Amino acid sequence: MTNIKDLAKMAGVSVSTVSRVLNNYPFVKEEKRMAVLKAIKDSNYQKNINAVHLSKGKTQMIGVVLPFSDYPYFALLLKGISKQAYKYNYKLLLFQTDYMESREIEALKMLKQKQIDALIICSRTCNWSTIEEHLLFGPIVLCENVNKKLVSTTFVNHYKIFYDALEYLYHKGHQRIGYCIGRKSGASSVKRNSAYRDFINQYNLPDNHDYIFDDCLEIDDGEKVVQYIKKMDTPPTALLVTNDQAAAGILTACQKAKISIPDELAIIGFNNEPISKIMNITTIEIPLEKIGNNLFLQALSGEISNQEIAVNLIERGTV
Amino acid sequence: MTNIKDLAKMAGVSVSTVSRVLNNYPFVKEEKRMAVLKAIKDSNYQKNINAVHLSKGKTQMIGVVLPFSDYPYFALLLKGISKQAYKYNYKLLLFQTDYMESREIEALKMLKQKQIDALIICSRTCNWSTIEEHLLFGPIVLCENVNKKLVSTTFVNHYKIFYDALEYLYHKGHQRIGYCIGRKSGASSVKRNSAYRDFINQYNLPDNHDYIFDDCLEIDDGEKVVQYIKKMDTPPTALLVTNDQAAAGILTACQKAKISIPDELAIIGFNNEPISKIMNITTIEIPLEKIGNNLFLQALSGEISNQEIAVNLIERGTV
DNA sequence: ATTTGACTTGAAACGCGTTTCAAATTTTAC
DNA sequence: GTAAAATTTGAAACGCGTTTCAAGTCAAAT
Repeated sequence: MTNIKDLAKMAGVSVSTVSRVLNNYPFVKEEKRMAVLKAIKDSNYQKNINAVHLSKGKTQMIGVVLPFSDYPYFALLLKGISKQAYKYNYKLLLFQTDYMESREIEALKMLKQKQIDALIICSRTCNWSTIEEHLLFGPIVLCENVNKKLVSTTFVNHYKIFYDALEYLYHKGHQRIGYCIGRKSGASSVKRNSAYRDFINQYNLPDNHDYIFDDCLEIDDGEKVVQYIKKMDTPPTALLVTNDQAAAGILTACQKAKISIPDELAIIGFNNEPISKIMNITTIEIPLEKIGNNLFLQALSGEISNQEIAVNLIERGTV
Repeated sequence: MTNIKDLAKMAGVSVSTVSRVLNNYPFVKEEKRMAVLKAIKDSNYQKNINAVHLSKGKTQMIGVVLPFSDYPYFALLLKGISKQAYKYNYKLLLFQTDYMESREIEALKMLKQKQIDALIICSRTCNWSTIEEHLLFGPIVLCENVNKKLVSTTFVNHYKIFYDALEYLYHKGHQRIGYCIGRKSGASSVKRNSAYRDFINQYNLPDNHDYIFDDCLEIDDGEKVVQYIKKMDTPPTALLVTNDQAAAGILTACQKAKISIPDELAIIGFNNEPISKIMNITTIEIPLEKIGNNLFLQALSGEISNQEIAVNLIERGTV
């Protein structure tokens, strides 16, 4: 493999001059530039990018941590991140964690080792102090509202959104409202839980633990929720569901179980995933692609900012 | 930042010894090993991975080229690749191309520049000679059946699968069979087209171009297919659909349009995507995760092999 | 004619871990 | 007790592009 030294020899110049030509710096005599260009062509030269990375201390790579790349929520987020990455000529290093903390830590380690210039964590599993320890080594961007000034974040206000959705259902006449969440310990689940708690206190509604379904994340999970509801004496009349794919699962299971939607059970999903449109599911649109865009830009700039993104209720046929 | 040289000084040994300790080589006296370990701890040392990459000429990264990460087909493929990558301690560099050739070429360039050790192309856009030119620089693995001995491939036999599916429908009594494809020029579309052509010739069926729908890739695309079918005098009685999400779109549009499934229109999807299960869509399962696994393993090994993967008809409610 | 500023160029240092090779030291083996 | 084998260790070369700094050239300005 030819390297820059060989080129220099071939072109009869110094390596610095070759480097200048390679990087389009001004102040190189046209005739030498030509000689270098010729050498590059003749030798089919190709930069060893690892040498560039070492030399510059930057890699033009940004890490993306997400639990699953095959969930619409994360896929859309990733899409937004990807688009910006492409625009700014950055590459993405993907860390699919399955919510395993060890893998998240591995990603943080890559930051420490300078393999990536910044890290975007779409869904955090490790604790805050672990993040904090790694802030020294490069920008870390989160997709949640942490009340720290040390990291950039782009987030939606899960508490308020959930509370508003509950009120919306309440004003539509629902008194028995249940909800589904994914991981009980997930950041957004915690917020949603406390919104629910405050809501039922505020409106003096019974605190029925049976109305809370967790581990409801995938399309398949709808079935068991509906099975459960069918057996209840006083089932909820409305359900806020983790995301649209789970809502789609529930909707389908209801159709099979002859539960009429929205008459017997109203459903609101989240994210405005593609499936919600064709299944006509009322949903709260979280502009994930936009959030993805934002996350990337924050990672790139390195300046700390915290941006809340507004959401949008899309009224369709399930309420 | 401490480097290996500093460590050597701190521990009173040579850099080689430090390197040996760092990489767990044998033949280091316990007492020196301890000294180095202490230095590492004291200095909070972290390897500069870019130096490792430069030195080794390997990066433990494998590139993955795919058009969209938010389509179930590619998301599942990616999942399979990710799992193996994690297992073998490789990182994935993601190239989301939107089917733009230039981005695919960029990925190939990364191989040339040694930024990645191998490249997996899930759906190729560039022509064969471009691939060929880059084979010098590292393994390239494809997810299609090319008849060249120079690259590894894992693929399904789209021609045969499609032909078999057409025969299956024919034996169920369908004579007017249509189909949907995604990109007309896509590798699998070409195979499917020719299977269809051969099928109608074999069975002496009319060659009705109206029965072929292209650009049918997403869930949303179902609507326009159904609109079109509704206007036809002799609509197809069965449809082979690009993938399950598109099939789901068609199914839903049919429900709205009061077209009874499968009585008026039989539908077979592809891939056994999660949505097909809950919507009870008959589908041809392509074991994408398994294919993803395979692709990674081939990329890793560097040995050339070509593996055909069997598919599986899952009979559900739409035929 | 001399100063000034703009333009060119190359040597050398920098980023840093890996690996080879030769030499030194210790252990086993006979 | 000595030869052979095994274990330890460090110097130096290697991978390679970037960047700084000092020096040199040339044209324009005074």
